[in-house]
Amino acid sequence: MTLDEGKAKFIQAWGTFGSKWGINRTMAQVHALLLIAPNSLSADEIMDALDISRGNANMNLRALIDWALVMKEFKPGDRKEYFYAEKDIWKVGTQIVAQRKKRELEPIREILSSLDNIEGDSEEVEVFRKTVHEITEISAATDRILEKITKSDRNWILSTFIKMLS
Amino acid sequence: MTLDEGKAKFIQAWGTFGSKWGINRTMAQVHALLLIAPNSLSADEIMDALDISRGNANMNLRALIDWALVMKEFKPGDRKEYFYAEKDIWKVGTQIVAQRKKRELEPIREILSSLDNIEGDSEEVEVFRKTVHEITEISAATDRILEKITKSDRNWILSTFIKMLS
DNA sequence: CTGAACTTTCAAATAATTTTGAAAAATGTG
DNA sequence: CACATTTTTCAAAATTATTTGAAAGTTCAG
Repeated sequence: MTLDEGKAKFIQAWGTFGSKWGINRTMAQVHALLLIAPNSLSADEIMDALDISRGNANMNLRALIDWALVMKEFKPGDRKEYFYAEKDIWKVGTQIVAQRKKRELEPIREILSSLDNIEGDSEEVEVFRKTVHEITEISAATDRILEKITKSDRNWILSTFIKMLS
Repeated sequence: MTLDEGKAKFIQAWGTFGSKWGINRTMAQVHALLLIAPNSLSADEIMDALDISRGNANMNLRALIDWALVMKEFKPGDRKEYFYAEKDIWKVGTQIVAQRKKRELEPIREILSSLDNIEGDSEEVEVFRKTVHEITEISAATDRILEKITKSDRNWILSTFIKMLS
């Protein structure tokens, strides 16, 4: 397989993968493109490579910067912005996990905790309370474990997981 | 808060949460409805409760059954099907994790492993290879750990996580 | 076997999301 | 400051995903 074929396949796959997990396909493709680029790219180069409009490129680059997965840099004597991705895949992973925990797990925990004052003692109320309570507990446990994972040193995590698996 | 308000809030929240994670909003809402229902519900009751069409209800119920999150039952002397959800939230969680691992993690691992035969030795090829290789390794580790978690006894997992957190 | 009750299917309609592209805003250079 | 370059914005258009509803299919009691 040639490099270009490989790149295309990778970008396509990353886009599909992202869209299955609630991430905009194009955003994931821009990310993929930058992940495998040996140097930073301008908005025009990204538009060209992925065949997308300027507005779309801009929007998704801003989103990636917001997720701290992409940074921008300026080159001396050039007014354009150049973009590059965090290349350390471990960091990429923990960054994504940390952001999604914050953006999607924490809000639902808020809502769940607002559901603990239902009045009544019918079977219906009991089932509701029990379900909400169990989800609350598992969410809290998940939150704590993700917090720990995203905050800890990678060697500690790896060795812990290796121990778990043996 | 009354039970009905709580239910509405829970169903709405579960739907939003699902849609952020690549799951159809209505499917998540049907699931939420069944999670907090004290007894099994017919398609008509679900259509009524969520104000959705018969086709939509049917489609999402089949999908939930496919995910093994919902089961159907027949009541004596009644030709209708009745649906009920797995109520054990731990099981629900591990079931979802296991299914998504299979449906979305494994396919990308397939594609990644098909990308290891890129020819050349330019810097570009090296960056590509390194990135793909790192993602491959982290995917493999994630796969193993999720496999372990979804297959193990919950007490073992809980005690392991408690140890991790202390 | 018949027909009522129920379930499934799927083309068309609707809704939600994403993308475009051109205008406006911002930026940096001389 | 003037102006050329670059970035941002956002309403409209295009695309994608979801939902509807009616027809077809299935099941089962009599």
